[in-house]
Amino acid sequence: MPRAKYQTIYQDIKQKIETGEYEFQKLIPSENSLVGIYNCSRNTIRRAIFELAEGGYVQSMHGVGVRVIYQPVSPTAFSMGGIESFRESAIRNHKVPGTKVLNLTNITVDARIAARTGFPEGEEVCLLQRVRYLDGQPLILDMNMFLTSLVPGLTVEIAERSVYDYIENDLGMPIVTSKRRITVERVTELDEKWLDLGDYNCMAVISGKVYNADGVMFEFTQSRHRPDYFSFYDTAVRKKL
Amino acid sequence: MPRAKYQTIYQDIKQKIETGEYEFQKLIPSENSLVGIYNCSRNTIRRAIFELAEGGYVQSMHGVGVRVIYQPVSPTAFSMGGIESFRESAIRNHKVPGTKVLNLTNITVDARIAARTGFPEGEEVCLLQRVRYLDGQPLILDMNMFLTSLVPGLTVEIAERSVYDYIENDLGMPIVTSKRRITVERVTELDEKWLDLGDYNCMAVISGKVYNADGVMFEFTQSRHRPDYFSFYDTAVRKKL
DNA sequence: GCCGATTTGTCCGTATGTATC
DNA sequence: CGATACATACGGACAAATCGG
Repeated sequence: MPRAKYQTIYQDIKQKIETGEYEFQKLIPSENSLVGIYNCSRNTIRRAIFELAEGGYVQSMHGVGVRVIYQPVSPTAFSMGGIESFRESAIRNHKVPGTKVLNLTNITVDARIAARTGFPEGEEVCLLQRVRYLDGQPLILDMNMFLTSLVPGLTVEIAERSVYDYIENDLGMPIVTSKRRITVERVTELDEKWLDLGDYNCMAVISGKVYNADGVMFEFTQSRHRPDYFSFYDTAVRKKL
Repeated sequence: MPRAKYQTIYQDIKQKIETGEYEFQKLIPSENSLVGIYNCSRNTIRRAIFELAEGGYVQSMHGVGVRVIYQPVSPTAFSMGGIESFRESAIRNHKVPGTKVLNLTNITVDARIAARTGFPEGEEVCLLQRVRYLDGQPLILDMNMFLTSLVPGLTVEIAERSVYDYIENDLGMPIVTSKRRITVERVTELDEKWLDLGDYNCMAVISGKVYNADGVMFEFTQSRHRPDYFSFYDTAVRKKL
């Protein structure tokens, strides 16, 4: 439940768009009208509209109005966007998630790992490897490394549920920024061992570094997706320089 | 040259971060100090900081300050992010771009194309197919479809340079929003015919719909990238609900 | 543990500029 | 030209989080 006023307005307008009350390609009420509707200042309205534009819901047009550009996406495949846990994504895509933990051990970062992940050499990290199932099919091979000092007490039970739940709710450490990179890599023996790959010789790979509110990178993650079940959405707004 | 004050401040701070004047993991001056430095209101400073946070340069911490979290990326492969033309990306990645136009014809949208692109059936579109070279190697197969009514007068010469330059500068139509989807697909005969693929049997595919300032989709685009030269960056900030 | 200083987060009201129609 | 609508900017107020004494 958002307590900031602009969040409430954002949610309300977003819902009106998703239910079709504000129609695709039509204009929503002008900022000044919305000021009256929500009984707030224009700055607050603008903040809400700005976030809607970022999410690909609307587009502001100088001197004209704010147009709805949202259309529901066809849920053909599993899709990822924003910072979401596997469980959150699965539920949003109406799939039944499953998880098998392959490995959960503490290791010390050596030079090779440090170069690949960005963790400082000598740090203690917890290595977690999991196979992810959607509707019973093994589709994703997940590798996570957590800084043991910031994420202590990981167990197989937590890893089978949602590590993010544990970090945010139980440890009370807010997750803030995440830098991700999407690449396509050759399949490895591990991929072939655990996933049903058919004759694909490539995997879609999302590598990410996750930072907490202190700006400390506490997680490195790599998700290897079977190509035909991988789909990543992104809405970009061109900056005027 | 940005003319808005917050843009100038954004550029200035960004440059100070990139050159290391504002160090990685350290705090930048407080908002109130920056108000003095740039002789402006706090809202203007906050706007600039907000954009820096979106770009993955800084992270605001309530009650503490604003921390620099930017580290230069290793330019190992061709990378994409935001809305950029091929030329812009190539130059940013210090590669020499090249283009060969395979096809430039006007077609009418039939049912099959309409379903795949989202263009209305019966519309006139201009179909453009190009091979993209980086430092002489054929790596990307591009397919674009432009609404003829909004993007008239395309020629092979323009297609060999930058179509976006033509649209924005010559036609004066600002490009605003772009919705993209990244998938991994099997190689096609066309891929094999025009690109050096080795034994890869998959391609990284970026499909996108581009909207102008009127909220009209005027372009559908599909870029097929050779896997080992594909890399997509994204910085996400987790929203607090 | 409390208090006060500092810093960011939210919100308001107003003024002015610019683009569209 | 005038009316409307979004864009930028200012200045002020208070809340919430953090940190040091």
